[in-house]
This record gives sequence, C-alpha cells and structure tokens, in this order.
Amino acid sequence: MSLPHALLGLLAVQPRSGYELTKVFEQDLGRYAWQAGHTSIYPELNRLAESGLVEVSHEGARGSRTYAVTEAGRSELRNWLLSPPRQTRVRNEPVLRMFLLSALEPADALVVLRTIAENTDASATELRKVREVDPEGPMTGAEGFGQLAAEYGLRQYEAVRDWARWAIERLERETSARPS
Amino acid sequence: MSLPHALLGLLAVQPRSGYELTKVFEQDLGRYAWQAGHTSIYPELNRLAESGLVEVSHEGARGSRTYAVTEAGRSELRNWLLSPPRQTRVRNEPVLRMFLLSALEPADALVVLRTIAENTDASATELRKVREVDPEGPMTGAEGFGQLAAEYGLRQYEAVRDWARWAIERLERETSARPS
DNA sequence: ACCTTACATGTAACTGTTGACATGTCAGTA
DNA sequence: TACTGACATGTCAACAGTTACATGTAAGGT
Repeated sequence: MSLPHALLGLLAVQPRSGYELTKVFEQDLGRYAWQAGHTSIYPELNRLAESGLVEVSHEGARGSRTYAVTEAGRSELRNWLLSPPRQTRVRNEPVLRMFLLSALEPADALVVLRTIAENTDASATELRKVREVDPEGPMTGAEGFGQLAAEYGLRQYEAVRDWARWAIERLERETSARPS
Repeated sequence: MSLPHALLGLLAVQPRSGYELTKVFEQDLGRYAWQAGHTSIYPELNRLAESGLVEVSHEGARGSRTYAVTEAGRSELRNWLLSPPRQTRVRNEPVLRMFLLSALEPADALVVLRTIAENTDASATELRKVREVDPEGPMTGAEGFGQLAAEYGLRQYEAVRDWARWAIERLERETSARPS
C-alpha cells in the first residue's frame, strides 16, 4: 500500500489535480517505480482528504480540484521515507525473464540476451540525451525529480546491458568450449 | 500473470514439488524477480496440470507430488521467453522511495541516501562472497540459475549504490553552494 | 510416549487493482 | 451549429493476491 505515500510525495513537491497526478504516473514514475491509474488515484485522494493529509487548495474549470499536502501529510511522508525500509513485494517481469533464461537451450538464451542488451543500450542512449538537456539543473523540486529519475533509469539500463553482455560472453565461451 | 511461466521455467530446469517451488520463491527469485506464496503456487500447479503444461512425475512421502513440464509446457515457456517483452506492471517500493526523495528537505534526503548507499554496498559485498564460491561454474541448469541471479543482483546493488553516492555528492555540492 | 520442527498441501475471507462503463466540460474547427 | 478531442472525475464488477485458518505426516530429540 504505497499509493497514498506516492501521492503525498508528488503533492509535497507541488500541488496538483487528480488528472495531473494521473499523467505523472504515466511518465517515469509509473515506468520505473509505481504504477497507478486514475481509478485508484481519485478514490485515494478522497481518502487522504478525509484523513486530513491533503486538502483541496483550488477548484478550477471542468470540476478540477487541485490538492496540496497539509502539515500532517508532510509529516506522514517524512516519517515514511525516514523509517526503516520494510520488506518489499517484488513483481518485475523483465527480471523474471532473465532468471528463467537458464531454462532455455543456450542458443535460445543467447537470442534473448542479445535482444535485452540491444534494447537496454538503446534506452540508455535515449535517456542520456534527455539528461543532457539540463545536466546541472537543481536536484530538488519539480525538475530535480526528473533529474534523479533520469539518472537512476540510465544507470539501471546500463547495469542490465552490461550484465547481459557478460552473460552472452560467458555463454558463448561455454558453448564453444564444450558443445553438447 | 507471470506466475504460471515462472513455475514452468523452474520445472523446466528440474522437476520439483509445490513445497520445493515455494522454497525457491523465498530465495533470490522472490527477492529480485517475482514473489509468490504457497497459496498461489498450489492452485496454479493444479491449473497447469489441467491444461497439460505440467504433469505429476512422482508421488512421494507425506502426500508430496513432484511436477515436471510436458512438451506442451516447454513449448509454451520457450514461446513466452522469445516473444516480444510486453509492457510490464511495475511495483517497486524501494525505487518509489528514491523517486520521492525530492519531496524531502536536502538534509533529510541525505540521511536516506546515505542509508541506501550503506545498505546496498553491504548487500553487494555479501553477494560477491556467494558468487566467489564457484566463480566458473556452468551457467545453465540448476547451478547456472544461481550464477546468473547472483551476478544480476550484484550489479543491481552496485548500480543503486553508485547512484546514491552520485546523488549525495550532487546534493552536498548544491547545499553548500547555495544554502537557503 | 511426548514434544517439536520441518515437510506438505489446501481453503476461504479479505483486500487491493484493473478494466469497462459512465458522465460531463471546454476549446478549436469545419 | 455540430463535431471532435483533450480535460476531468467517478462507479462498479471482475480478478488477482495475501492472510489467516486448517489439516496431516515424518523425523529427531528427551
């Protein structure tokens, strides 16, 4: 149940409407960290408002409501982020695929590994461009969010790519050394 | 819904009982890739057996049933692993925490980052020891599974640690450069 | 004989999430 | 004026996953 904290965190950086929050979850946040659709977000915002952790700071056109964290909400967020990282539920399909590679014959495994290496390398290259738009921008606030995220994603991609290359090399060496 | 494929993959490496599969999910697989308890595994095994993708290869003591993949199951697994990686559901609390760091004041963010850097460094050191037990073991089969997993986990930890150190450095530089 | 621990499998209620459905506003344009 | 697309929020049924409950066997120690 991290969704309330995710919302609290986003609203702590700047007040937003449910619709805007939905958009954020479609970007890097939902891509790397936590995914949520508007059908989860709107009810959760109402719950948070009821508990007094957020409040409607502005009502705009088309019935839009902009939410902002309250002091209680900011305190709850800080509490959560500074508390010991509890055990976490992992559910990562790409990683699962990597784990299951051993179940394939070496030739098939190599095909998959090469695809992984290519895709992650391409993604890393793309992210590097994004990062270079403003390489020395501030790390806190709305832009800093993107900076941290971009750098994290970049390093993730590079790590997976390098792992895939390492695995390919070992697998090739092994296959040629003792062919079945 | 990757659980059936995870089970198929594990059984493709070697036949196991539901109990043994449960144990595997408590190790690295559940730690890095996909987590599942016995209450999901047993019903799923029954479903897979009904669809003919696995079969009971042996019945042992205490009512234990050892499952093995059928040809159909092996084909389904290969299909899934070689097919284009569909979009995946991300749900990763540690990463979410990193994303939300920007919502904290720099001093608090530094505390969290230092903890992350220390923890991931410790985990990396531990994993490096595990890996060195058999650094040149085979990559396929039951042992190779562990080798790939260990290397992947190691590189993940190191990547996160390096990212945290990078973020700490930038944050410190920024804080001292223009203190609020 | 009794107790404890690990082995081994299962059901059912509850909770959380998603997908389909639903409604309405506002701006631009044909 | 009518249409289209983006904006904006919402409900509800279906489904997935977890927790708590439940049962029983085998091995080893006291």
